[in-house]
Amino acid sequence: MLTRLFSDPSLLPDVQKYSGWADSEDEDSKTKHEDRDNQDDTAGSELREDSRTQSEHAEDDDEDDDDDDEVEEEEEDDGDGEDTEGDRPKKRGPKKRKMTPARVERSKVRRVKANTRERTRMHDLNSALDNLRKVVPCYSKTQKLSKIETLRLAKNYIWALSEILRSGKRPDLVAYVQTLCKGLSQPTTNLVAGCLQLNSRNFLTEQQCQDGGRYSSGSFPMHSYPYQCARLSSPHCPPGSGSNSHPLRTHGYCSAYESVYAGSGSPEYNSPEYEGPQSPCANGNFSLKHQGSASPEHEKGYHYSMHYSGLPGSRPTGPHNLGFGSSGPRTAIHSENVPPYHDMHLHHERAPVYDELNAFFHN
DNA sequence: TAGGCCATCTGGTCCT
DNA sequence: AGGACCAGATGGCCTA
Repeated sequence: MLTRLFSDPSLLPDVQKYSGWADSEDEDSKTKHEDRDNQDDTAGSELREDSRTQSEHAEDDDEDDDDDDEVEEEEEDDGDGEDTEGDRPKKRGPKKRKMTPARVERSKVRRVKANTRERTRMHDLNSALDNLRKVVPCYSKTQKLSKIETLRLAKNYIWALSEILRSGKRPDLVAYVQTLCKGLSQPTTNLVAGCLQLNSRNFLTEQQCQDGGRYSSGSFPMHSYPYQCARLSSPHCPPGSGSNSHPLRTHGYCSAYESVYAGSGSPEYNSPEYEGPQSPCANGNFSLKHQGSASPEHEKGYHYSMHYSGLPGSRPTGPHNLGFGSSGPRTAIHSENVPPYHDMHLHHERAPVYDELNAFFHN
């Protein structure tokens, strides 16, 4: 197969072009993609050519006029032509022409070209997605966000930033993190939490749920999240625990955060073993456009839940740390659920909006 | 082994 | 007419 590929000058440039299509990809991925490209340019398309449908063959017939002289048309169904109206209606549309070897060859070339274009298109799309991965609040080389998670996180991030700009207030840490993680899977939530130096273990515990503590008065309209906390139906977070007056409570935010976070700078957060009051739990999708939506995507995201702590991290503040630690308490990181720190990229070089955000949190 | 994620092929449709 | 875009199908890889 490879020999055919490299002997085919029309295919070779594509393979070379895409051997390094994504700069951000590691070598393993590159070779993987190379292999796939090589394979699909040869074996894949070759094999699948055999299963091409009749309609495509018919389509091929329409374009080639130079072969008309050799095979004008074939009346495969009613070749005799005189009694077709008796049994079945006469077929309309372009008459089918027999596939000559030349047509087959041209068809293959056209299909290969189309496949190449499609591959290019998808590579461009992936490239853009990689760029997006680099500008959302967390980025890990070893634990790359999936496409769908990247889009979800980006959407949440945009909305969070919009809320900050709209309100002009320093957002509540927990609300911010919750906003970022709306509808994200647990692994992604952990990744984001790790990137934001949060403690996923502390985000929600029985103690907190049972205490039914107070909510922080975050800047984000968390009441707009229509989905229930997954824990509400669990013994850890019984419905109706604590106050019901807060919109978060009404919609499934079932634990206290304010009790410890409101007193920003509480020393107890300095302990790595801190297991104190926790932050709200939330579940479901980000609601900006989701309300009333019944799309499969939303329903799929609906099953995700978010269980992690909105406790400020103790690492040096990067753009994604947002400086929470400066005004709030700090905590150590439990690392079992988060990727190694060195794998994560905090985007120091990123957009000025980060400076703005930092300014918010450092006020 | 099932499920998630991904890359690719493929045919249809729309646009330029 | 050719290319872009899209969605379905397929198969590979990885992980819990």
